[in-house]
Amino acid sequence: MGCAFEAAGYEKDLGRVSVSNRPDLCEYQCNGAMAGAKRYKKAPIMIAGEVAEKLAGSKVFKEVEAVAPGFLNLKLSEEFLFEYVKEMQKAEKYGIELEKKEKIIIDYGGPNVAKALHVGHLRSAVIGESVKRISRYVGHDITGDIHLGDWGQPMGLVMTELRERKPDLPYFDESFEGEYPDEAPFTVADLEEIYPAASAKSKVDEDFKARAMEATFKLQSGVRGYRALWNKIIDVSVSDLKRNYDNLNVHFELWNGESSVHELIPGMIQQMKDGGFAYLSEGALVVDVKEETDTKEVPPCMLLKSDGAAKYDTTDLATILDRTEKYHPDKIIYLTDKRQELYFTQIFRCAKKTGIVDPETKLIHIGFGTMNGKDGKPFKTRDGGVMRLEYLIKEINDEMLKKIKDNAAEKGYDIDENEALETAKTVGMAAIKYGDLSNQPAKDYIFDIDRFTSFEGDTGPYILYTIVRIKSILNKYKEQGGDVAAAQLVCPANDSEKELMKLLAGFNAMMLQAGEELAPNRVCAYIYDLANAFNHFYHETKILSEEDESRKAGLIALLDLTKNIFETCIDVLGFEAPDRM
RNA sequence: GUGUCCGUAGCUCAGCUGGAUAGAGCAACGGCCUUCUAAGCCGUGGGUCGGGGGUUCGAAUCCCUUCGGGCACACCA
Repeated sequence: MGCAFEAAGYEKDLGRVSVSNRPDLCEYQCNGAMAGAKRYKKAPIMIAGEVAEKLAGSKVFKEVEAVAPGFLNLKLSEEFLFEYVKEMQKAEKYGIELEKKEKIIIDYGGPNVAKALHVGHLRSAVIGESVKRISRYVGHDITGDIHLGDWGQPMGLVMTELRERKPDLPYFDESFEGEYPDEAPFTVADLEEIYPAASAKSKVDEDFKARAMEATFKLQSGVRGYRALWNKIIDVSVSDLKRNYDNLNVHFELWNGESSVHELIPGMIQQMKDGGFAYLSEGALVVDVKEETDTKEVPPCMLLKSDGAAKYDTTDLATILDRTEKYHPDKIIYLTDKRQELYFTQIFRCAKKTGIVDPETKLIHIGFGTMNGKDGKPFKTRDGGVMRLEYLIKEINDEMLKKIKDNAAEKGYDIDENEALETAKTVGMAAIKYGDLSNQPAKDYIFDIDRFTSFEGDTGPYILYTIVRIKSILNKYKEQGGDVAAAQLVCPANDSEKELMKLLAGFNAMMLQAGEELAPNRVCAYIYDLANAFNHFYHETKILSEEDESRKAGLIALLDLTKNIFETCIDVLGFEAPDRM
């Protein structure tokens, strides 16, 4: 369409095409003639007519019609569509072409050591992992970093509480010179109980709080016993975090944390002082990040508190410095709650202003909304506490298992207990992730277990069910001696087949857009459309009983491509489909 | 107070770089299983796109205003 506009003497960008919102009139529509009317001061219908004329005899379109006031109504040639999809199927990664490959660091997850993962950590992990996989799929070089919270006051609190409980541990004996024991003197469960207890105590007990601050200082300044104990905390906590994230099918390339950049802080601060950026304000060392065009107050970025201690601004900036020195990325993407938006504005401005990041590096904050309960308020357990992620997942899986068993009983299937458990986990994961990712990241959403685990409507289980149906047919075809890999596509013979092919043909454009917009919800919307188109086609078309062998093979090839595109999509969303359900 | 995001069917949400008759799902009602998974498909009903004003040939979409709600606003992360 762009070329047709160009050939008619107009700018190419006017040739943008969208799926028609009047399917009774056409398949695709182009409104460029109307947009061009203002630019060229010409009646839109004239422009549309000229463009339509250039498209006469086109191999791409079966029908091109210019309609008042200036719509271009398009119908695609089945032959062209078929050839296009055939090429796509043959090409590596369906022939996706990225304009410019970028080096990207994505910072997501962000758990604190010594604290249990709770529902608040879910979105960062799920959205971050998907954004990473989408970017990687379209061809970017992207690295995920978990950015652990492992260096601040919480560490001092935990160690102080430990000392209180087990004062005889060698870690607290400053004269101790031997080897510290291999075994950690606590379990994850202990840590998870110790931190909240210590935190509560520090709020009422001034003396305890002072000792905790001192412990933090000793850790940060490298006192041997405290470092050794801290390492134990990290070990125990990180292996538990790995297990939890593995269960979520979330995997980080880098397990760095605040502590990883500790040594860069003094130099960075010196650099900011030397550059004349940092100054003392009310006792704290700050960098101004106001800009003249601001319509609101933007407070300065705080490097050191008035007591001289570093805070999270400091470690985040040092992390930017570290990533710049090591990778010189084109982009750094952060995934956190949207409440931190102003904070990241400050950090990004400070990094740019002080030159610790390359000027051309894009710093992007994706702020996501809150996960709310059915009452529209932040998700809580029944007694009002913060829900652990493990329990939430278990609740979903139990619900899934029940449904799978009920269904098997109803249909009279035999189902193995282990297979049922595995399937429940697979489907449960899809329920959680699809439920989250199908919303726009920035919006709050309601986490409704009943809705997400439903097999009906716009849900993860419905998508999986559709894939399972396809797999089932392909398996039967193989059992009957058919060769799926050898099957050749054929030209679509009816509307439902054509509809399915059109959607498959739109896969690359959708994926590139999702990559551009960092929007997993685009992928969800696409597979939902694809599932609807497939189920409609499935209902109308007998496949295994088709007598014309070449047409049967053609349908099988179409199913195989549909399945592969589905699987590519759910893989970038971070879940997978079982063989049966 | 300042800033920011949101308000679309009973419920949960799409659509927002302006385009034709505002779309899905759930819930309700009615059809379709001797045939590849009916966890499916097909259909019916359901709307002052929060209100008002403006720009435009054309506004759910852009601008202004107003009401209602969420969130943020330097020594916590």
